[in-house]
Amino acid sequence: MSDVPLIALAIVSDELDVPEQVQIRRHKRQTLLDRGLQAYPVSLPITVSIAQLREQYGHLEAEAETGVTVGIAGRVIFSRNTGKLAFATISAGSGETIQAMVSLGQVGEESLADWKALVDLGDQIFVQGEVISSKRGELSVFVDSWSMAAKSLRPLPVAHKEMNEESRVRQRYVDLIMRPEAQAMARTRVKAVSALRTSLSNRDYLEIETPMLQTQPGGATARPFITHSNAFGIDLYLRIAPELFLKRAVVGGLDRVFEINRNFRNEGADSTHSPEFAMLEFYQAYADYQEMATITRELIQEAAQAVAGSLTLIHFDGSEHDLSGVWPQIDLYGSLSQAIDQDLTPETPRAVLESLCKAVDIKFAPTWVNGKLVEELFEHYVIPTFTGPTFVMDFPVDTSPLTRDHRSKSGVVEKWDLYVNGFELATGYSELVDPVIQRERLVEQASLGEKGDKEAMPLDEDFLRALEHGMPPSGGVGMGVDRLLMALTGQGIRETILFPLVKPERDQ
RNA sequence: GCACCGCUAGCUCAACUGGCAGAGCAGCUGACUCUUAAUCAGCGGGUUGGGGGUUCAAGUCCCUCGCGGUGCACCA
Repeated sequence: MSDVPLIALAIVSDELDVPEQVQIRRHKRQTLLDRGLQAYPVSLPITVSIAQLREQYGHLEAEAETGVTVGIAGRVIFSRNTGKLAFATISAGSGETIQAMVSLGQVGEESLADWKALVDLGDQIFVQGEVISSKRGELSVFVDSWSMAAKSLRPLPVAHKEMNEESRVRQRYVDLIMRPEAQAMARTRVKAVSALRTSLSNRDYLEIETPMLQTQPGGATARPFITHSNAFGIDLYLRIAPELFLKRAVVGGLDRVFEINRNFRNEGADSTHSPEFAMLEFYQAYADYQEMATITRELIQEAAQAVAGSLTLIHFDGSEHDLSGVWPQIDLYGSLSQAIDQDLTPETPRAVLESLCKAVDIKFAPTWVNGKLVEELFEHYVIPTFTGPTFVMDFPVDTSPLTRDHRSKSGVVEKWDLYVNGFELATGYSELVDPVIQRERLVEQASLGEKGDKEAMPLDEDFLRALEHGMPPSGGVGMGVDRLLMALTGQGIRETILFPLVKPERDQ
């Protein structure tokens, strides 16, 4: 050690707080470089993917030889050796694997020794050799030569124990390596989102993009994230919904528009909520909420078909969920009245609502409007009774400021919520297009904001000006894309999002 | 935001009322030419989430901060 250069000493002291296994792997990397070999080559003579190999030679008899030489690359996920013959399971990541067999007779003493000394679990490796089947019938590449494709400096977790949820989410790359289901979710999500786009496109909808940075948040009741524009010298808001811009587009004659994009709401996270979440909103001129309910059901059914090939979904936990047919619609006030065996209407006095809430321990704030109390009661009494997908129809007017009054029932608006698996998957409306009434509602909301309701909408004069140009009668729907994935797979929202927001780790 | 529970080796987890910090996998050394979580022999690996306190003695008790989980609240 006395003639070790200063730089090497510096590295050694720098490694004092590095785990032993990482130090060892760093030294293996350095050994490769010292030998004039590459630890991270720029390209490799790959001839075929592991999936193609499986496809083509998957049914070889045990001990079969093909005489075909291939070059493949993948990650070593399992390795074992018997002295003069080494085996490694190489994974393409998406679940396909192939076995590499490195034998003394084929590669020679030095190459075999290097393999055993320098190849670790988790390394990306390239092997070239004949496609054969082992004595046990395992499809294998009988290696002529091998080289490092990318040296991994960190050990993989134990393959046969579940990583804890926090590690899976924080280090999704490891989760994707270890669990084919993690990759399957990413692929399922693409299929579902792609199905939504196709279904809407087939119905002559245009996909448009509206601002994520807004000078005032609107289109939903939620607290926004605030950011700042240096150039404009003003605060901007990350959008909480695209609604007000999509409606401007409809005013302008884009009769059928949709957007699939992220919304941001400055609120807590749990198994069904993420501060940033993907949302589909679509608007159709000359449609009402009933037509939108039909389209929404069809979109979900077409997405299920694209993802699962069936309208009967098998969830992650093995349970079956039938999405076929036409889904029931229940009336909010009617079903709640039935559930509590007492007639409830939009005219029911506040004192009655409050005592009903108190009776079942629903906490409420004095600032809450009557309709909100009714919705709370509904969630408590009726939602748990749902068995399949269910549309809840006709909500209180005071909780839906952007929705048109019901055409025949007083005190309620033409709004539905679609519940699947106990959570709200989508919501649809006959949109309020009367600019005078809209202004009254928004002024009322803005005054709530002045009274301290941080979720109330500020007055958007430009939106009102747009409506004053005449918006055709329209239906609108908002659907949580992450929640659609939850409904299709039975997984929690953080599993459907590849990289959900997590608080930073300390001491990093 | 509030309450409760948790944080120990690279990973998954043990460690009684405070009394020498351990196992499996992974790693290292050696053996083994058809293995499938290979096997056999041996060995190393820890600031017990951070900081402070009580105590002869703290993974364990107290305070505090961080992160996570669950429930509540808010929301889709």
